[in-house]
Amino acid sequence: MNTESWLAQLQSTGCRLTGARRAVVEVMESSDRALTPVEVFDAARQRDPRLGLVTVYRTLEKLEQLGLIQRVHQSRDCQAFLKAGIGHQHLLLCERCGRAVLFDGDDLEALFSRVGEQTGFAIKSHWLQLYGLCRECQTK
Amino acid sequence: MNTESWLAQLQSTGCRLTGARRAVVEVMESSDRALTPVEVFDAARQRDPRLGLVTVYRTLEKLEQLGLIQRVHQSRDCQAFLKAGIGHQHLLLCERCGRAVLFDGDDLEALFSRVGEQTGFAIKSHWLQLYGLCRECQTK
DNA sequence: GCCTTTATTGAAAATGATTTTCAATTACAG
DNA sequence: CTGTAATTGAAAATCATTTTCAATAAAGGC
Repeated sequence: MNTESWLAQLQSTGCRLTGARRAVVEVMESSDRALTPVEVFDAARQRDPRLGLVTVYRTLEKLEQLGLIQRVHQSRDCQAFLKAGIGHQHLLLCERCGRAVLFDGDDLEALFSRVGEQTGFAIKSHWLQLYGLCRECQTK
Repeated sequence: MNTESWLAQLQSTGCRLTGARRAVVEVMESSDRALTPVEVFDAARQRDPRLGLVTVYRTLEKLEQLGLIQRVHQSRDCQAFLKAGIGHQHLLLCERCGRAVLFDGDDLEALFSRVGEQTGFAIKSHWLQLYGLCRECQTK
């Protein structure tokens, strides 16, 4: 049970072990699908019926800070828009000034077919963004 | 003025040309940064002060359908969580059943350095996700 | 140009997700 | 066991997005 190791990590950063945290950790640690806070809430409440949604938010935040869970991108969530380029291109964004530059990702095809073979998935689409500092912002 | 071409594309799909749409198109077409709906609203209102936020949402939706604008991922937005893997890994998600599989992206380093050289950016981080159908879901 | 039709609009209300507030509870150090 | 500070859930507040609806205005036919 990896759950214990997650709880130990929480504890080692000064957190107390509570039933609520245990329930959220058990749900996240055992899921192989991305879950929204409400989905976590519904699942975790079967273990601890007194659990509140607010605690789910707070616990997910802690688990993310510890690197035990990660955010998953689902296109409809993203509410920032930029003009599109010609053809399929990817984005490179400056973390400081927000400038966006497009680049092509021709060399990704090899990666996709390798991953497809290794996993048995039929790969349909992808999402790639790079983040960094543009030339101007590097010198400031 | 590429704006006219965007407006022509809107019109060719049966849309009427209005001041509100013109204002939103001008803002989006001329920005090299990703903008949230409220940011678009603030900027476009300087051209058409009667513009409503609802119309911004509706126009962005149309522009996205036409492929004239694209969504930009900013990590804070994403509200679906998954347990993290060991080390830096990337995600492959089944579009049908939601299953998530991790894969390593060792071969991405070459791409990053090429893009860094071409653009002058110092690349700090990246976000890559693949989407497809897992073996089971392909046969259903 | 002038109707007429119908898409489009903005305001307001409704919805939904997330955050804040706060008093009661509870983990755990001593 | 006890004291105390972290944690909790409920309720309220906030914020983003969607829906509703009556008024407006674009564009096609005359």
